[in-house]
Amino acid sequence: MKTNKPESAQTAVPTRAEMDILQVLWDHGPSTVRFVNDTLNAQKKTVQYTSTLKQMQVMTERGMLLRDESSMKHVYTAVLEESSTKGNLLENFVDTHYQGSVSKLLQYFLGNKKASKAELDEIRKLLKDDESKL
Amino acid sequence: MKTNKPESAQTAVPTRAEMDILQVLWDHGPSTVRFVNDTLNAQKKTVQYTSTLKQMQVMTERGMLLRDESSMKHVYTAVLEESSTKGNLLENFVDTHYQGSVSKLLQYFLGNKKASKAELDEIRKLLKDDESKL
DNA sequence: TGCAACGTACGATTTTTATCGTACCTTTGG
DNA sequence: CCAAAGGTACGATAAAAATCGTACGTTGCA
Repeated sequence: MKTNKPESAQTAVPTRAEMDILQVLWDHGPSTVRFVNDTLNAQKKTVQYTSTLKQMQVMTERGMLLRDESSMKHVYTAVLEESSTKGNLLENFVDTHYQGSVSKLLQYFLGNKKASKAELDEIRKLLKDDESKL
Repeated sequence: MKTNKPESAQTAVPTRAEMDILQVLWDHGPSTVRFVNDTLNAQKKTVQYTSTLKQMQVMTERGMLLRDESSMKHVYTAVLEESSTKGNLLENFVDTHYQGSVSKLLQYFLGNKKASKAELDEIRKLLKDDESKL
């Protein structure tokens, strides 16, 4: 038998397709399937309506989305916040590939020399602000 | 028919299982399947010998690994460097989830308040060193 | 009123990734 | 010599993720 750990939506790492959908909901707030699907296609993420529908239905089953069924056009809402989800996503990514160290990740970024000056300045600013928060 | 885009190993993003194998090769240099499999299992990444073998064979077909067949115990070598692979991985990740901006990624990291002081110091040091490189 | 447009439900299927069993070859030690 | 240990080859299968077709209900408007 499969133990089938429930893995609360809180810690689950969304798949790629799920992230695409969540992003639309985060960007635009509670939306219908039609709106999400149109938005994805406008982003060149070509997909049929029923595919998006199915994804969102499954995500709802898993507790990742909430559905308002009061109207025929169901309205979906992301249960998880963008910040925490992306925080978890990052944590998972860093753990898996950079020994859990964001500074190591940054090393690869800096080493890749694709860092624009503007980006570096932005990073410095972030750290300065963070420092002053203490 | 499937157009089957070749997608050179240079830009392909390795899957999770592939990364596990590559990491062993990067950490220990050219290795046999036996060694890689033992190492994975020592890391609690439980997997059968033939599974690892199969993965490495497929990776070789795809040009991701090189195989020295001069001995019966084939010796595999990673074609891609760790730095460029992880650079690509990062770029892909950042593009997908953080609008291509590492500083945005860092925002989520800092916002998540899980950043240890040591880690922050390390990041500052990295930036300082990078600056002095100009 | 009736039909086209638009909704949901949901099983089936495809695609991708990962795992494994079995057949068979090579090496080695007694 | 030959059996056991340990290799590779490779098809089959499982598992996960993503996609889609079809059936059918609802709405609006000509």
